[in-house]
Amino acid sequence: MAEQETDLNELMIERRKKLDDLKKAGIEPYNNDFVRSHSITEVLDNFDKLTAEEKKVKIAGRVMALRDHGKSSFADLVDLSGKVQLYAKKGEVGEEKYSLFTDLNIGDHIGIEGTLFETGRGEITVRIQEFKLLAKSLRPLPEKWHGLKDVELRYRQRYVDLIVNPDVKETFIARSKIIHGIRGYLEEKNFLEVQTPLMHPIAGGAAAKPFTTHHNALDTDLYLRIAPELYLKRLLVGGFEKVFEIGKNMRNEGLSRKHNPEFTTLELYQAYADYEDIMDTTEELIKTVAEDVLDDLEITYNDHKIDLNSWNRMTMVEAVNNHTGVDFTNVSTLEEAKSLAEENNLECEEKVSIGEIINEFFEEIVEEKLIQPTFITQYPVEVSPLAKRNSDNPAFTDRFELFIAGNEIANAFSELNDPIDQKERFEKQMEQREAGDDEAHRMDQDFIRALEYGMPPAGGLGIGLDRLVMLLTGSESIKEVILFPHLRPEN
RNA sequence: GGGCCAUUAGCUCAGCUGGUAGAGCACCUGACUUUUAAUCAGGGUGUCGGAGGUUCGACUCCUCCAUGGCUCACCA
Repeated sequence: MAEQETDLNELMIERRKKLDDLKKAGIEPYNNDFVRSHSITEVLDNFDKLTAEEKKVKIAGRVMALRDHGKSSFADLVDLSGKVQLYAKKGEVGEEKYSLFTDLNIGDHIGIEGTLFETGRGEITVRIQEFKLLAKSLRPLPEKWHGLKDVELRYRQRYVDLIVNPDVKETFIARSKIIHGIRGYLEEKNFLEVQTPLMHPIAGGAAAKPFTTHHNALDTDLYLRIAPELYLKRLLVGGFEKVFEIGKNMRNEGLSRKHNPEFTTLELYQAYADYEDIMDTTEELIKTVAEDVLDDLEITYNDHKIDLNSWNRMTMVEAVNNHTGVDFTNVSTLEEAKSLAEENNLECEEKVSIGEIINEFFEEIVEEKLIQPTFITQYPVEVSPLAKRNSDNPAFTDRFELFIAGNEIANAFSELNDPIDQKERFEKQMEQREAGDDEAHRMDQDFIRALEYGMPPAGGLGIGLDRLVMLLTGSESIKEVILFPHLRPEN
């Protein structure tokens, strides 16, 4: 207590004094032996039955309001399930217990035993017979009807945010339901859930800067994973035909409304499937989950009405043509592509391929306009180092990304399983790395070795779960869907 | 990292062209035996984000710094 003295304000001193007084009076402020008979919502829902049997209920929760009327007193008690009003009468509980009750502070946890009645205004209320402090609260809670608004405090002290802002709790319950729904859907389809390493000797499976760490006993540097992809594909080589993993990826990059350094993804791989099968799966998966969580396939996000009943599919070249009028179908030289970029004010001087320029057009101009669910297919091979080439046009890959509300939700492709082509693609990436692109993919010899044993043709999918949760909960910042988002350390 | 904005009581916020800090909630004291944003009477609990500067005088003007938000760049 002494070391905390400096940041104690008047309100906290007051509460510590109360705590000391309780202890002096021999009252335990942190009781541990209270057993509930009902949750608060169970009490409210079974009012008729419980009163008919004149049954005592034992409930526990946090005191969120106190209304002292002299010789009687009301309080609001809140648990996870809901809120109920308490009523204590001096003549019924006795002077000593009554004054303990009125001495409670907002924020205290108590357990109470009592019977139910209905007040004159029709509110179901528990008449207290016995009560016990379960945890004395030593800090004042934020204001009761504006809640806690300061976003920095909300994220740093998420526990307070959760206490006073009910919507926040709803968001994280929805997040849990979404992830639970995904698991249920995939298990139904006989996918095997696996866990692959978080610490990688080579950070692969995505274009990103990794966090570095060090293993002392092995005296070797390791990278926190930027994607589980290459490990999951090794499992296809091993004979698992349908696998998925839900977990964290870490990327050492900037923070934004859409980016947290650690984020959660679903990746799944299915042998003997291709990207079109995966497209069907993606659509069905998201519809299923949305229906679970929202009971509705029409959602509003960022003032956009989004209809999850209708999903568009178009190639990247078509999408660029539709939104910019620039048709790359017959563009065959890099010079031509560069001059088109220049006409459209896109900086493409360092780009070394037509594919990268098409991708630039798409990312810069088209992406944000894709509000309704849209699968963009046929990505240029240069920006898709792990995807299989299209058999009719090898400059493009059998890949899609899903966009909803202008955000990328999913990335998927027919997996490249030709070890020689894969090795060449890694070598191209290595050249880019040497040319200064420190986000280019790294060569992974063991992964090539695995492919050389033979990986069955397969479709793979990655979904950014944080972004999916944002979409389905109407959250405009990724920090709203991550319980403890990354912030600069305090002090 | 660049640009813009914000930072005043535990919380939500006022505070005018520079004159020495306020409200509501919360908290404490008292009244009140069915209230529910309970009410009534009293009590202000503050390094005005930090450090400099200008000024007789700074919450207010200037500079720098810190933290956060939005945004741009990079990325999912």
